[in-house]
Amino acid sequence: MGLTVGEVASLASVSVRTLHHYDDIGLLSPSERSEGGYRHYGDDDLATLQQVLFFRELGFGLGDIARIMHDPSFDRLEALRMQRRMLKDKSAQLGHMIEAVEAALDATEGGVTLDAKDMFEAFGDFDPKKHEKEAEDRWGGTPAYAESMRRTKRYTKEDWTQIKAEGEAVNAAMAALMDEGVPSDDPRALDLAEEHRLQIDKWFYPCSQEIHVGLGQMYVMDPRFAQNYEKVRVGLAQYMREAIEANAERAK
Amino acid sequence: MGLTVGEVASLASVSVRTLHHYDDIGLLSPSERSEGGYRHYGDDDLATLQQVLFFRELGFGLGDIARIMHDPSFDRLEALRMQRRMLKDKSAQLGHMIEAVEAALDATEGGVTLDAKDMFEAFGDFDPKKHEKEAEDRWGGTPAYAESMRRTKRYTKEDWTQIKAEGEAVNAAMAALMDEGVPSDDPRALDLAEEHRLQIDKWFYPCSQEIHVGLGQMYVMDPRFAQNYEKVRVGLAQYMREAIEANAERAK
DNA sequence: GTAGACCCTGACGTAACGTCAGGGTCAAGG
DNA sequence: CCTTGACCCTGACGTTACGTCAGGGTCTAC
Repeated sequence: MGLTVGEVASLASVSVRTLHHYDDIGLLSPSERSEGGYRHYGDDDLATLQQVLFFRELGFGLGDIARIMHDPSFDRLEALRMQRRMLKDKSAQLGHMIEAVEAALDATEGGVTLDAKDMFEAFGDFDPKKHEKEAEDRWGGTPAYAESMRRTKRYTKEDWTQIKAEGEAVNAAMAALMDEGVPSDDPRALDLAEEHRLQIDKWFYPCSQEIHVGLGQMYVMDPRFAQNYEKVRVGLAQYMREAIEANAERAK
Repeated sequence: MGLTVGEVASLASVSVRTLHHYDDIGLLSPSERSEGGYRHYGDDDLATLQQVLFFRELGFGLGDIARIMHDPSFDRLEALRMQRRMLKDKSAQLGHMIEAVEAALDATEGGVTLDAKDMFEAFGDFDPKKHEKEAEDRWGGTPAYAESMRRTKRYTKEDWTQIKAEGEAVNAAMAALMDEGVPSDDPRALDLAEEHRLQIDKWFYPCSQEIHVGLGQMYVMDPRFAQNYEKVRVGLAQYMREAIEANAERAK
């Protein structure tokens, strides 16, 4: 089961090449491959594709879309709500543009020349400009965000899968310690915390111990991040935070 | 008088580079240059830019836009009416997309997976696909149209100015003969008609005598083309047609 | 009359695919 | 069981619509 590229392509009115491209850049890699190497898209993949297409319609670059959707704090519901708002805005903007066309029609028919400023009003406040900041506020906005943006821009499909694998490895190891009843200030937990820090440092932005501690606090306080750990093991976010703080203390 | 690139850019919310680009490809060359070489955009240029931006918003490629607007039969009023229709269609499509987002929201909140077909309906019938044909019917649609498309695709700014110059030269010469009272079957008129045919042959598509005669008829019957000649001299369209027919007869 | 803001023309870079080329895969039918 | 036509794969280069310098003139305001 699962649809082939061609089927998905005609379903979503995109080209096969587009799906290949999205796979190449790691934006949408089908969850399955046949033994012959054929891509097979499942329901989840289709849902992801739909998201991508909404963002694309709104003028987001593929790189931005990838960054938003790969973000550990990405939330589908919230994204959909934002997309709804932005699509409505765009609809309103289109309305203005229609008015502008009608004004131009009236003016041309009447032989009048209308004010230059009015002619281009509708082209002004475009979606990306207006909402990019919102997306940033919501999904980024930290001081190190710019650096992270810059680096992740070039990441390939393989990079993303490795990032995911490395992250999950640490999470699993940390959860295992929790299961064993190992306290969060145990050296083994601290080592894992350090590894976690180095991963961020390596993949996203220079992550000092201070920043790492800040991150740890956010893991507990911000439900978007917390969920990412809580879904592995209840209480893991808090455990991580403690391990991170102990590790920072040890490093002094 | 006339605005500089920077002024137009901020007015229309496009980059300076975009205006340079449009100039390079001959899509929008400002009607004036300062002695220092500065571009100066007048009211007509702004109106053209607005047209271009409407077409662009509708998903037309710059090459297509150039071809539409350089067409001798291009009519601003009609273009505006078409744009209005297309913008309204796009608005409706956006409405469907909003519905799709809301459906996705409901499904996600309710934990349901919805039908794959419904998910992508809104992405289907896109403007360019749907209306490209209309534009073709209206502005092209002749048998030789494809060839014309293919060739004009690569034309640069210089090409277009030369095409325009050559065309106007023939028109002016033809009008001069008319003014002198020279009959339309005079050899001089036939020579000009032949030159006219060769110009089309050279720049747009292989133009046989038969096709040329057909064109001549259209110049009289189709007001879009007729206007292009009538504005040079009243009666020129008819005069051209006669000269073209006589020339075709002579060539036999 | 000179500084700072703005403009010019190349020329190379980039994003998001389009478009082959060369070669496997797969389900239906003989 | 094997073939055949429709479909898929991975490179790799092409295209569109600009972005982004670099190196150098222009213009106006103090």
